[in-house]
Amino acid sequence: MQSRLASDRNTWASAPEALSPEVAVLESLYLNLGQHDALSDAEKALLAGAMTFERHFATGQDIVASGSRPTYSTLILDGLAARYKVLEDGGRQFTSLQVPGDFVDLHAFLLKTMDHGIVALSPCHVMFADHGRLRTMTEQAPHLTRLLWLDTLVDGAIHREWIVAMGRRSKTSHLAHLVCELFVRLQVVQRTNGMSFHLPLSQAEMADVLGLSVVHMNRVIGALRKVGVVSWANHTVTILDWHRLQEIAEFDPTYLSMMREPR
Amino acid sequence: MQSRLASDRNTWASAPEALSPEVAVLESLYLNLGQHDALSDAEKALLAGAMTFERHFATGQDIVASGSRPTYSTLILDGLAARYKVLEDGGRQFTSLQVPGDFVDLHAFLLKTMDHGIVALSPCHVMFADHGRLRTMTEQAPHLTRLLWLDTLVDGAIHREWIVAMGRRSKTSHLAHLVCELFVRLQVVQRTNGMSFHLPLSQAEMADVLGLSVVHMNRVIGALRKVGVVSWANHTVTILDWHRLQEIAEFDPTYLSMMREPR
DNA sequence: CATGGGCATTAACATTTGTTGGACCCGCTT
DNA sequence: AAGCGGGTCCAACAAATGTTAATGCCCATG
Repeated sequence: MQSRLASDRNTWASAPEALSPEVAVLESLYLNLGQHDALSDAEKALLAGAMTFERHFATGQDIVASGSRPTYSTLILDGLAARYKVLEDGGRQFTSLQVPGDFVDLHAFLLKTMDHGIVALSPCHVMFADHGRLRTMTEQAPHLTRLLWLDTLVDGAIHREWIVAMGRRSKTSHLAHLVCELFVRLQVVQRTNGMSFHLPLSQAEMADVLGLSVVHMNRVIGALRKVGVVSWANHTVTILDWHRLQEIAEFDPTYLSMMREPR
Repeated sequence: MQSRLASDRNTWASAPEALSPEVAVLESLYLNLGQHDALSDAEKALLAGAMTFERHFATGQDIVASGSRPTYSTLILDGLAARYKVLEDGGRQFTSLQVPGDFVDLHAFLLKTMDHGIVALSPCHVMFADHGRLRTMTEQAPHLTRLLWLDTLVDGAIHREWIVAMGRRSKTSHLAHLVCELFVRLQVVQRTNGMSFHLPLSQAEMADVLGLSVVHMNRVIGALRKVGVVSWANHTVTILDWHRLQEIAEFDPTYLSMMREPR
């Protein structure tokens, strides 16, 4: 039971069942954080209390600029976004994909300076969490703080999995792994449709995920199609053979920490 | 000013100048955490209070096993270690290198299950921090908690830089970047000697860092030597031309968050 | 309806990276 | 001294990946 509540700031804290309607937009966040450990209504209210205004971003727009020092962290309510770095030769590398319920830059709360940019890969509906209020949260809600910390740790675990994929998997296996990961992550926040999900990236953008040329990205997608484990058209990915896809990817979801247990 | 101290548990809290002698082994940790923000003596004492026993590991020994659920996190007092994953075909990929002052598995405090192993790359002297005491710390020392959280965030920032290097840098640039990063990180914990540092990895192990074959790893090291920016022999790397090395690597240390500021 | 741009796809060719096999060196053991 | 094992380094060839250029499709727009 969480006792340290900033109830003076959050009128909902004492009556969680009366969560105001606009808070429903945070459902994805609750699903995301709640997958790892129980999330009390009081904690949900605290999270809601840290939120400030919403905003929409168009596809291709920068949500956070590299080099900036944001005073808030950005939660994706809907849409797909990505962290990226650009090199001097113009090459771009995505370092993560962010789905609804993800904070795209929670790390900026403590890292302070953004060393990379964040771009909307589809129309994005986001909401900003004020760093001052997050700080208060760390002073008064230790369990919730641990859950937010955990959220950034899962980020790190995903990064490690990407490093392994880039370093030691075949490109086909890498892509298969990414499809598995995205499917599972989207499923948690209820953005899958049967065995399908919407993936708005062009092949050029996918190439910036896997670190390939566009031409080779096309080859690799073709290879995965040819094996018959996925269909991929109109920005919709459908997994035709989950078992075999997982085999090709050597996908083990342990790193996503989807087990609900005390943290 | 930090007020929530577990002074009942840590007798040093009220007399920080009387830190017991064996605590000097934690100097690297203090240097590491203290580079990001001021670390009070009381906080140092709290950290010391979370520590339990020490242990030595021989080169090649597993410090933490993949799949395990440790109840403590491991701090490197001396030596070099690495996180790694092994694929079915036997391929190994290191996902990070850990230097003195690093917690190799602080993330296990909340992630619970290790999804990768940690191996000693040189004789390692380590010390274990009890998860129960870390948890207490999160309840009572918010600022210190944020610093530990920050430590894992820097981990993540390093991961992202590795992803960029693997995806979009030439192999020579990737290696140059790694040398820059290691030099800077080792300098923080005073493990450099002028422009040199000790790097006990064989070329086969380096290949598992960059995700290359041993033969190509040898070529890439040769290339960097040929340009004349580093000398590399007897497990000692000497940077001959820092400026040019940094240029080749496009190295920007921002991601290491070495600026001391309120967190 | 014509047109131009973005995207997916393919072919041909260039470059990078992996594989195999072996030479050489060094420290250690027998 | 001989032999062994690990490590570095190199050559020759094979495979993966990048580059350049071209084609066709779809769709928004004039």
